[in-house]
Amino acid sequence: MTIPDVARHAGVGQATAARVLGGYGSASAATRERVLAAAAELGYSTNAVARSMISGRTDTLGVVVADVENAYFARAVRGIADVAAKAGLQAILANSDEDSEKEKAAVQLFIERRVDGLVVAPAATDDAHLARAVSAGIPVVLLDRVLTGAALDTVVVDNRGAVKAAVTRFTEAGHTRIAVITSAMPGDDGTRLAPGADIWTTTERVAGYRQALRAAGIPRSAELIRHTGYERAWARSAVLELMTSPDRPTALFTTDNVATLGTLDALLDLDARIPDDVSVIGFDDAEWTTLIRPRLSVVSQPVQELGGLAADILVRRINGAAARPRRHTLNTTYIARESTGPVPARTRRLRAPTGGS
Amino acid sequence: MTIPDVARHAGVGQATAARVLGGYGSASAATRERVLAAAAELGYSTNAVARSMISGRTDTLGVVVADVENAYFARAVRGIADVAAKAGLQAILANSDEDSEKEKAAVQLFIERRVDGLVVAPAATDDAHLARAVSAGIPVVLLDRVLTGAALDTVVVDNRGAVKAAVTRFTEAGHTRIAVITSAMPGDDGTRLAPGADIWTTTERVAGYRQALRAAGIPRSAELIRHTGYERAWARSAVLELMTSPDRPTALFTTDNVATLGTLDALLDLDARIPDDVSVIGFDDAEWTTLIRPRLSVVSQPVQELGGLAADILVRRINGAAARPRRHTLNTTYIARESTGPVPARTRRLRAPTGGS
DNA sequence: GACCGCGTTGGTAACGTTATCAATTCTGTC
DNA sequence: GACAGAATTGATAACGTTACCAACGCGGTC
Repeated sequence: MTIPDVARHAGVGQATAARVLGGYGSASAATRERVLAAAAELGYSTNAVARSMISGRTDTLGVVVADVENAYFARAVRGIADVAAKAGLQAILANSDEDSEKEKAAVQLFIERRVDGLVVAPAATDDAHLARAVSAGIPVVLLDRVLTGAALDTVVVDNRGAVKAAVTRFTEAGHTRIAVITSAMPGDDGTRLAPGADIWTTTERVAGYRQALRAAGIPRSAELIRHTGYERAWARSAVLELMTSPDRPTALFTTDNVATLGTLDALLDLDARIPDDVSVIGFDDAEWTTLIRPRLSVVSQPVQELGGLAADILVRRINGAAARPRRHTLNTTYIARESTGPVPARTRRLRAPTGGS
Repeated sequence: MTIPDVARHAGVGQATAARVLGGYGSASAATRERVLAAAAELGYSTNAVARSMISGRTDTLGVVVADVENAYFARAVRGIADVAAKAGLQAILANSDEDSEKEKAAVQLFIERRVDGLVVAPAATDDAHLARAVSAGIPVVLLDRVLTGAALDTVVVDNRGAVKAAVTRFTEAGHTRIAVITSAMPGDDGTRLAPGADIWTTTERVAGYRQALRAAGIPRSAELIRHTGYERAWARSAVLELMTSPDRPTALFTTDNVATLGTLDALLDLDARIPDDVSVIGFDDAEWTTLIRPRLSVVSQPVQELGGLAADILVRRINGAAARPRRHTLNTTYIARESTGPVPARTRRLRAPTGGS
């Protein structure tokens, strides 16, 4: 069923039917009604593809995140989709799994699809693929992560400052053996960052941690920084190892949800008491953080707003806003709960870890 | 940059350039190279909109779920997106928030966009909008919920059987006061199902609960069935009320993640001991169920597989499979952990609930 | 009564690709 | 060297919409 069909059935010209059905131009009330009736009778539905063909707009947004299954990205996607929907746009989703090749392929596909805008949480460290999108007239907004050197709108959180402030709470409580557990891809030795996997977020958070230590005059110790990779079990074994080492930490900072989960798994396995044996602070609040005892203290980020803002900027750009791209930094909140405490008076012996996961 | 541009620049005819760039028909190695070089030089990228225009395929799948932020749907969406990507399709996302009007609007939009297939977790109880999609040549697969009367492929889990089996564990342990907490929309009195909000999943799960009770010869009691609505806080207050009532239940079954969260909130507030004061079983395993003590026993569903299967069926249908639509029922697994126990010898007095959430 | 202006109408040309089909060139064989 | 058959090539017609522009009718004005 096409416009010519409807026009014929309504006894009007194609152009007239097109105007009524497309909601543009003028038409008398009588013809409008006749066309609408004919359309209803024939079960006509606009072909958005043909419309996009000539209008140049597809009313879609491309969204590239690491993994929707991750609660963080799920919330961000929800924020994007809500704002987009309000502007009449729909979101097309792609998961990169932190693989820059997958990300590039997805972006290329989005360019070919002629999406009106692109939200990307970049895993890649270069921006050639994004520059291509921009030069194809597709505005791009970076989410969650800065890409140094790229002149793109970016929506992030003050990771460094947030972590510095949180870790400073540890140092002020007297802690000196403070470890960080992060989920960046592990390198060959299992603790270093793999080449090309230096996600901005992680780098910043670790930098914040270092700043806090420096400010407190605590010497840095490489073994207290654990890059475990994106699996809960890996974070668990890293913490298991860390907590059974001779000079174990008295405070743990986890930089993301996966790392937090694995860390708590390990502490539970070791029967470590929080905060009596170790204090813990996590990054990003999750639905279960108030469900465990003690409740977990966390750095909370406005994730949905982050996504919403990204979509909002995109909508503005699509509508022609030509301001210079800039970085938008949203504030985090430290939520003090029950997982932090003073340095333990003496090091209690922990239960030997069992093998299972 | 269009095919004519590339053709001109390469010194070949449009059709030849089109064949090379579109990857169909034949072309000599020499011309292929020349065209590809010209395309690269001009920065040509296929216009998928124009391609869809004539091919009739958009290589997209429409996905309508209640809320991606909900871990259940996030996992399902991930499953769909993965299988779709493998078949060269991308997923367009829409959240219905269990609002049938939103769902219908999204489906209409998807029809206009000419998506190649549609995955819907229906909130609506009629299927007129879905029938419209089907008659427009778009195959539809129902996810998570059956729509009685609709001749559509459906991918679900044996909710009734799973709940019956789980609740039977309660009855076999001697429990007779067993409550169900569900997230269906509350009616006027706060406990009844609102008209039009009878989500199949909920209905089935409650039916499974009833069957288990009947099989055990336990008389049904309306006050033990709580429909709380889609907010954690509502489930919490329902359980607070339930557990402070004179003849409180000794076992709780929660039918979804939100209800489980709210239920545990309430039990924690009341300082109720699990399973000494109450036994608890939840539906759908979440990442935190092994993080709480006692660990939560749950009915686990293969959510990602559910989504993957839905996408798989769709891909098959898109490629012309014409089999009669049927229902695919996947198996659940009961994971026994530590939140269930025998009926308490005596009813311990619980702490009075505080006001806060 | 002729003329102007405005709301309405319809024909037709885009948009950028794939599909069709005829024309051309190449390859191998007798 | 001629010929059949296959491979390659290019002109042109779709696809279904919106954009453009000319033509029409109607009321009001001089």
